[in-house]
Amino acid sequence: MTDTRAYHHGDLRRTLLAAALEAVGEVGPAALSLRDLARRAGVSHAAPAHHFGDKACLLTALAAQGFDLLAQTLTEADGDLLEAGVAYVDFAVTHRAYFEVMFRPELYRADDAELTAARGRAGAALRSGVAALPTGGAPADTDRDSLAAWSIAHGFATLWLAGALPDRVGDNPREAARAVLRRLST
Amino acid sequence: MTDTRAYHHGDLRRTLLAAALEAVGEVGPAALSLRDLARRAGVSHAAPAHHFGDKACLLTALAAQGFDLLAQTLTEADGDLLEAGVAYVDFAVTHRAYFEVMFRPELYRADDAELTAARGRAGAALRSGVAALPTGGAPADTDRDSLAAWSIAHGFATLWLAGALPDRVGDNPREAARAVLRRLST
DNA sequence: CGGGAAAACTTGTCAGTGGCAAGATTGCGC
DNA sequence: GCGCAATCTTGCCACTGACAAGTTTTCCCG
Repeated sequence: MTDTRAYHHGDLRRTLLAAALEAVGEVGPAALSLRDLARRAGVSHAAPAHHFGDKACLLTALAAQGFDLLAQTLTEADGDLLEAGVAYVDFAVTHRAYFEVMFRPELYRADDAELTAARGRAGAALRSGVAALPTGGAPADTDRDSLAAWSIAHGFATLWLAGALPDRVGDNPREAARAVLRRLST
Repeated sequence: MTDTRAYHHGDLRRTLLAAALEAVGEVGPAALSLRDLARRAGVSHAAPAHHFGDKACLLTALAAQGFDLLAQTLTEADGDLLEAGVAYVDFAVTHRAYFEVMFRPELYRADDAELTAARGRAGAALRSGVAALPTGGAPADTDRDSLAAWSIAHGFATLWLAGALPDRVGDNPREAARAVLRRLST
């Protein structure tokens, strides 16, 4: 289809991002090599720099994509905080490459406009889930509650990805996360 | 004192670890350069390899030190789960370099004997803090509770370090952590 | 239709890095 | 004091990111 044009690949930017996602999944975001991406895409070693200028800028684009995907995921679980938390953990596990880039701001340009916008959307989705929570009569403290919910979901996801959790937790992230997250809503 | 011996530095291993801790604090664990460590220590570029064989092995030693330090910190707050959580977050912030290495197992040898031992000690300290918690009549589920406590403290610490938390959280990690962690013991 | 400018990509190069091999130096035990 | 092992150095290779300059293609404007 679009493979015999040596020049003007046509979709190189997208191709490189896909290759980057794959490579991050294999070797982690820090060990990502632009030259490896170029090889995967079948272009010269300097082609990535033309589209992204920089390794950090490429990871910025990847992180922005990730935050958008996360925002979408969280929005779908809207209204049910527990399910939103489970969805957060599930996102981290199934989209590990995205997740690992997103929370490693030293690797990208955290002040990029598109990125901050996408991150804002994800944050809003999270907060709206918490605000919708029934307070059971007690005065709501959405700020604190959303921080707590975010922290426990993020912590569990991070520990899961790091392989730091003991074996007894099992191998089903959604189930394990649900049990732990329920602890917040006792 | 110990600077004019060109050969047989005498304490090079320790010196390199200290330099590594400093360098990780400056550029992060992934961007650590063995050659930079060698320059900081005033030795040749291959000297680190002799003591650690490998970059990963050097980071393994650093991580093991970190887990030991964390175990010690948690033990001191024994009996008070909330304070243990605060201490966990405080450890992450004040010993950021250690913390960042410890939970990036792809950078070191996670199966190293000394490391797993140190990690075990830290985990035991955490669990003992949870087990000592008064249950208020309800049946205790130490497994789940310690996972939840660890998750929320770890998540808050990680988000804090990533600079992902909103500005309104303030700049006092202990105070902010205490407010969030209290949410678990309502 | 055609010509020039811009976009897309390549080639070449440079400094920096990790890891290995081989050599130099030192201290320690016998 | 002598050999030997531990410690450290020098030299090298493949790889990487970034930059500069050149080449090819597309596209737009006349």
